[in-house]
Amino acid sequence: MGRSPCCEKEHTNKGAWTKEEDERLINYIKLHGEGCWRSLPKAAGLLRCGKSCRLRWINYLRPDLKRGNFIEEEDELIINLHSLLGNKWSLIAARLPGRTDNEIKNYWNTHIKRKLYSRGIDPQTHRPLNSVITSTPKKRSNNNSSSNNTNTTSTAANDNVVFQINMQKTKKQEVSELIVMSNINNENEDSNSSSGVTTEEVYPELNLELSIGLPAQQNPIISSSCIKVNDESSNQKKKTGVCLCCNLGFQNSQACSCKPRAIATRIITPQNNLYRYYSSPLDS
DNA sequence: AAAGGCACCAACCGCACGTGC
DNA sequence: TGCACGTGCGGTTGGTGCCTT
Repeated sequence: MGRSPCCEKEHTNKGAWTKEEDERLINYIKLHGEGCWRSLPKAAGLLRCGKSCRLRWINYLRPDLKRGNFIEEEDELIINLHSLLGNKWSLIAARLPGRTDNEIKNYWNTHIKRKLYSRGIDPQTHRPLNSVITSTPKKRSNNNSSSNNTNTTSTAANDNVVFQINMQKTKKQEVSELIVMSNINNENEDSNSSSGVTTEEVYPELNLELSIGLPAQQNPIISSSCIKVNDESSNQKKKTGVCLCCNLGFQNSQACSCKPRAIATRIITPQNNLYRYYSSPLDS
């Protein structure tokens, strides 16, 4: 049995929103706040489905939205974040205050893609276009035959160890993948002196330039829950798993799985001008 | 001036995830 | 454990305005 539709399609308006509808929605949210989108249209007297109301609010009516053109710094930040996160528009939007995922997605498809092409960079892989053509793909089982993957120039994409983000993965898996990426980088830094192999050599497409637009983290939060995700083997437990989401400034975003409980329960003690973070019982 | 092409962007759609029961 | 529901996300579509011919 399929899911019930989110609304009665026969009795809902579609298409562009009128000024009156906007005002109704704004007034209702001002009075009652966001939430329970399904019941909102009826309560607000709107002939729209809840999803439509949510989208209209988030993408257009929210008061904290920044309108207007993207500036050069935002362009570069989007490009860098996309190289790290792929088409995770909501994650990228979380790093750009006042911008929505939809706005960034549209901007990417209309402006940045072209910009990267003009620079000779493949926007999907962030590698030079000629390397997309010349690189010899390693054979790799392609479990993800999802039609969502619209990348037809897939040679470099298949090679891309880092950003072959399976659309079926859960958010936690994705976050843990990001953390693994982070640790690959850290471990390579540790072992580079002995092996002489750099991260860039092992993962040429790995762009972990984490300095991009990072917020100043005075007390970097080491997420215990992220450590749990990260540490498959017990001997790694002594390693500090730095939550990449927190490092990227996503600690307030949904992507950060360590967000609420970790902050609420963590005990912080200054020691040698450093802070130690203790796992809460919930984390174990 | 009209027609066609193109770019832009708001909105829609389907699916996946998280949560409560 | 499984189901239903609410919500969020990413891909796609369609309307509109501008530009070119």
